[in-house]
Formats: sequence, structure tokens, C-alpha cells
Amino acid sequence: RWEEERYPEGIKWKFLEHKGPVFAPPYEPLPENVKFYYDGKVMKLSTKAEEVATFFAKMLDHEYTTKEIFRKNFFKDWRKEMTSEEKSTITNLSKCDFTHMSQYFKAQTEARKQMSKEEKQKIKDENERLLKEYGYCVMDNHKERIANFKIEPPGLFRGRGNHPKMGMLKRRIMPEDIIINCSKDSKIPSPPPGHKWKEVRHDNKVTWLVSWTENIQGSIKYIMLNPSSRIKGEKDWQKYETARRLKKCVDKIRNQYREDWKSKEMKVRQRAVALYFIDKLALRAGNEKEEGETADTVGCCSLRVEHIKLHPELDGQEYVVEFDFLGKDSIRYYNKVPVEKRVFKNLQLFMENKQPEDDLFDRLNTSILNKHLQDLMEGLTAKVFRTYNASITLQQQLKELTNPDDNIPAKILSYNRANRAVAILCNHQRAPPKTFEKSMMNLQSKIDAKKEQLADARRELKSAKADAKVRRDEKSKKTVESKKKAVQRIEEQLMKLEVQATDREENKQIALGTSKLNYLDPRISVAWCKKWGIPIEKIYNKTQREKFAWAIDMAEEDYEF
DNA sequence: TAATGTGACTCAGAAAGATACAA
DNA sequence: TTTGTATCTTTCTGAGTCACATT
Repeated sequence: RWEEERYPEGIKWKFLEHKGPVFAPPYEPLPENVKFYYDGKVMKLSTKAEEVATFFAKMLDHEYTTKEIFRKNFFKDWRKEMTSEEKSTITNLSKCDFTHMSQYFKAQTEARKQMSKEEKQKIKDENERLLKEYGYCVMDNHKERIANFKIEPPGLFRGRGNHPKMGMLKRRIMPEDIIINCSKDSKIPSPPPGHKWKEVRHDNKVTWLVSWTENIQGSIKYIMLNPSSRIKGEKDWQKYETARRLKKCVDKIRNQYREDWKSKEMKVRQRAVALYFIDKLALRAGNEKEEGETADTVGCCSLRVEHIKLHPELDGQEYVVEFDFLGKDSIRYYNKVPVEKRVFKNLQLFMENKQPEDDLFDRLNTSILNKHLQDLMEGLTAKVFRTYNASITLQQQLKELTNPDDNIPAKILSYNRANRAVAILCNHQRAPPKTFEKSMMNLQSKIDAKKEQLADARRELKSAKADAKVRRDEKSKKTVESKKKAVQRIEEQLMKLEVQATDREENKQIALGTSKLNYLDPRISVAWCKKWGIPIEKIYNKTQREKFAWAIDMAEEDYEF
């Protein structure tokens, strides 16, 4: 297995062979009867302009097509694709009527749903063929699954939150944009007929197979392997091992930064307070970002004065810091945290004579912080604290919440609650599902029905008992037994439903997936399952079991993070 | 030098798609 | 048995982190 293989420093593989990427299907022009209207009049668009128009039409129902920035960016990029005639006619987006196009696409979606079984199967088979041919590569001696072998199709860029580039045209990626990475002695993938690759290279110090430069931010996109692959699994394992090394020295580090709160040097104090937040609140490092290029979000080091409020006293607690800022993906972080007096006083100092838009930690950035962390422990960076605190929290919570006498569903509820504690710590949120209220009501009515059923069963049991008392024969005794069993079964079903309701309610706005997949040492979960006799399938689905195969292999019931 | 840029990788929630379940 | 719908799974691709090169 891959756990045993070793490579010299920086070398990621010796042999790499793959088939290259799958390109987005070419644009299919709309049928003649689907019309676009400008200023109330039918207008036939050139193919290029029409394609971009369809991107907008497909999003018509979405809120962001009403946003000014989105519309402005879209219109600007759309005009670039128009012929000069179109350009001179179409001068106002508000006069464009995409509704007919939009209806056509909705009808198409509907038609796809209504397809016969055979037609659906045909599509499925084709997808499978594609996966079989392009979805795998050979890295060293293993056939590995590729994560994203399909090139992103063209469309309109949708950033998260208040992104200044929303609505811009994401251009179509051509073979001429593509860099292929594979080994010299492999069969080099051939570009589509009539095309050439931008470059073919043989760099075994990186893990990607294909790359191209995207036109919105000018950043590089990659095709890489699936999480189940050796190269990803090994790295994942390493990540948790680093976090476990932090566990051994975290007390020392904590004492150190507490000392540094008193330092004469401003830089050191800021570093120490920031690190305290990263450790205590599991904040992200917070790199600087180029203004105007992305949504305005921050992490710890990039916090601004306007993102915190200091309360010498709040709701009976002393020295409370109120955080309110947008973090990664523009997810709001809101928290009121009582801190130590010394931290509080330092924050007051940092905020002195500053404007709301000034940096809170003006003498600090992620590079300075990470250099310092590197000195404290090899391989230590800001994000290791997140991994460490997430995993240790799961372990503690599992110990605290698991009741040995509980049945399996109740134990799983405890697991989910432990998982939830981590998700809350890491601020992993989701939009409440659109059908949440409804599904909650459905569940409640199920519970009510089950309760009635239970009452009936109990009544029947009672009368059966009475009956048996009178008759005193074998048959009626047996009836009592079976009625007892029925009551028990219904009680269990009821309990299961109630547990489910609790779980769902508590989970309304919490996303468990990210922490489960990226922050929790899977060996903790595997060990917990073994210890309590919970089938691993109850915790990890098939994909997750593939990703965590190394942990399932490795961890025994006594594993300690 | 510290600031800035570049590249490669992890982590993120929404949306689409597949499946299970109830009517 | 079929069909509609709720839920679970997978896909998608944007948004971070962090190391290292360049100026």
C-alpha cells in the first residue's frame, strides 16, 4: 500500500500517465424559433453574442442578475463579443429581453426530466464511458481517480458575497491554453484534432496533471487527483500528524504568547494577541488581499478596527470583545468573547488613534506570524491551530457526550453533536435549507402519528394481559409476548424519530461536511466507532470511506489524537 | 530589506444529480 | 406498481493558506 512508499525530498512521483482533460461541449446555437428581443423588437444575434446571452438567460431567475455590478460587468463583456452592428444597436441592457430564451431552457430542463428510462440510461452510459477513459491516471504503480477531469465550461463568473467581478465572462478554455504535466516515458495525451497544447512538461515536483490560466483573476487552475489517491491521502495524514505534534507543545506555546502580551515591542504584542485569537477562536490566518479584485473579507491578521467592539462589561461579563466581520466565502463571523484583561488592554492600545478602516494589527501579517510559528515548532503555521483545535474538540466532546447505555441512533446523535461543536468553532455555516420548515413539520406529524400508534399498542397490550389473566392458556400468553414486542418496537421507532428531529433542528444553519472532511482526524472517528460497535458506514459514506481508507486501516479503538 | 508577485495546494458552500422513501 | 418528493451524495469551482522567487 501507499503508506510504505517513500520519495526523496520534493519528488511527488516517478511515473505519471493520463489522457488529458475533457473539454466543455461546443456551443449549440438556439433553434430559430427561440427569439431575443431588443427594445421590444425581435433581433437575431450572431453566434458569439448569442452564446453569451444564453449564459445570462440561464441565470435570469437568480437574484444576482438584478445586481448593478453583475449587470454592468456582464454587459461590458457581452459587448466585446458582439459584431459592430450589434454593438451599435444594443446599448442598454435593460432593453434586452431574455425571457423567451429563459423559458426555452426551462422547457429543456423539464424535457430532460421527462426523458424515458432508456434515454436517461444512454446519457448515464456515456458519462461512464467518459469517466472510464479520462477519469483515471496512472501514478507510479497505481491507477488513481482524477478529481476534476472536465474543464470548466464558459459562463458568467459568480463570485461569493459582494464580489466586484461578478457577471464577467469566463471565457472558453481551448487546448492552446492547456499545460499538460506527465512523465517523459508515459504516453503523452494528444490534443483534439486540429489543435495543439500550450505546453507539455514533465515536472515531478508537483502533483497536478493539467493546468490553465483563468481569465477573471488571472489565477492558475489545476486538474489534480481524487482525495482517495495516495498523494492526497498521504498529505492528509501528514496534516493530522503535524496537528498532533502541536498537541505536545501547545501548552508551552500558550504560555509563551501570554508572556508576549506584556512585551515592550508592539510587534510582539500584536503577534501574541493575534495568535491568541487564532488559537482560542480558530480564526483563519488572514492574508492581505488586493483591493477591488475580490470581495472584502478578512481573517485574523487582516482584521480592521471596525470589525471589533470592546465592552469593558457586557451582560454581566467583563472584558468582552464583540467580533463582526465577513470571513472566507463572505460568511459572517459574529461572536461575543470574554477575554483576559491583558488582551483587552492590548486591544485598546492597538485601536488608539486609528480610523475604523485601519488595520487592527498594523505591525503584523501572516508571513511574520508564520515565521514566528515556524521557530516554535517545525511545520507549524496558523492553520495547524484550526486542525488541532477541531480534532481535539471532537475527541473531548465524544468522550463527554457518549453514553455507554445509549442505543446506536442515540450514540450517533452524540457523534453529530460533537461534530457540530467543531463546526460551530470553525464557523461553518450554511443557508437554512429552503424546505426546512416544511420538513420539520412533516417530521413532527410523523412523530405524532407514531405516538398515537404507541398508545394503541399499549392499549392492546393491556387488554391482552387482562385476557391472559382470565384465560391462563398458552395462546393468550403468546399474544401478550408479541404485543409486548410490538410496544417495544414502536417505542424504539418513536425515539429514533425524536432523535432525528433534535438533530435536524440543531443543524439548521450548521454545515457539518467541511469539518468532517477537512479538520477532524478521521482516526478519532474510526476509533470511536470501534469502541462503541458503531458500523463505520453510519459515520462515513462511501466516498468518505475511500478518502479515509488510510485511517480506517490504521486506527484501533484506543487511538488517541 | 520588506514589499510584491507567483504557484501549488487545501478548504468551502451551493447546486445538481442520484437515491430512497412515501403516497 | 408507479410517481412524486425529501434527502443524501457528488460535482463544481471559488476562496483561502502558505512557500518561495523577485524586486
